[in-house]
Amino acid sequence: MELALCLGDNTNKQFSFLEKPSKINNNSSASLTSTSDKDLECCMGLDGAFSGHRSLSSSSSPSVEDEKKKKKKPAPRAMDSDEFRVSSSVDPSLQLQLHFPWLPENSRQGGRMLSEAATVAEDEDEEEDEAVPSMSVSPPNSVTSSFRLDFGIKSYGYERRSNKRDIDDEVERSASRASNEDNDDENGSTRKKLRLSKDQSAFLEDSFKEHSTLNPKQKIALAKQLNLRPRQVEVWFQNRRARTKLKQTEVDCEYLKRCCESLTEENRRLQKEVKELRTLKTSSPFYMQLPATTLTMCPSCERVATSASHPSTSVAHNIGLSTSSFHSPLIPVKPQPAKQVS
DNA sequence: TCAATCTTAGAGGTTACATCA
DNA sequence: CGTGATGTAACCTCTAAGATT
Repeated sequence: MELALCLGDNTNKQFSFLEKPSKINNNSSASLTSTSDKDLECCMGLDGAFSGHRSLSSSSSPSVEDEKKKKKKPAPRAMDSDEFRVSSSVDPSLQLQLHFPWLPENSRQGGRMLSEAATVAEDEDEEEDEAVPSMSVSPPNSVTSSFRLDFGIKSYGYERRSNKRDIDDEVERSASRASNEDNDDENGSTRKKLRLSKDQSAFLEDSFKEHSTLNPKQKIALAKQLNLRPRQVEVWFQNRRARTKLKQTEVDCEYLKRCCESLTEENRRLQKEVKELRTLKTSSPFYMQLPATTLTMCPSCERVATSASHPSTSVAHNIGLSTSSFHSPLIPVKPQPAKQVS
């Protein structure tokens, strides 16, 4: 069961790209509206209509998701030779158009670098695997050469593997071997943590604003642009989505807390009022026969209220009082005109 | 047509490492 | 300089969805 939150106050949404569905299945959603705080509104969907995270991500990048749905391409076999040919048919209009602030102007070419990089990746489909090591910034005397020998993924003829991730892992290990210049990782068991540069982070951030998920093309293009491995880009996006969700959850939580406090306060007030009304009812039974026109002041807040504008009216109704029976005759009430309700 | 199986992507959680106060 | 807190890259496991057999 998923708990979906639809906050009435959208103005302080931190992540505009995380648009949540505005509608929740009416069958099983409850809407709580605080009468004391009109702009405070929570909607809680308790079914799968809004299926949580996936909806979050999909709504954040509809084009990508839609594209996925539209394409319905055959599931790529692990390193199937057709993989990149298939994905190369991606609509160019869907490619990222981003700026590369830290790169020289002549290499930006009007913010279309990533698109073009994707095109490059497309053109170099056959080199995709090799692109990973080739983007390594290892010095010439590094182990890149042996890495290339290791890097026989292409040459093992797209042999079917049980899992693409096996291949990715192998790529990563190989690339890691290639980029490890300090030779402190002979056995490959310790993970090497590489801090991304500010520029790299900034660019990934920009990309994330465009699309919170990446298709393989975009991933490869990004990796090429940033001299990172595709796996690194993928991990970064995964972590970034997780951070976004965490932040949004915190915001939602805070909001719900306020919502809860407000409702609790109102509940307390209404209960008090019910108690007073009950007392009133038992202590002064004869006031029930008074004409309605004389009963315009609420005993609890001492404000004149119309039957529709004050919550007490509904409470009075619920406990069996007519809406015109707020007052005992002991309470002096001036006849109309009634005071203006604020 | 339907069920079993395979493959993939993403979420959620965790670990390990880097940085900073 | 040692230490705890924090941020985050990298990893692992599980699941849903689509494709294939």
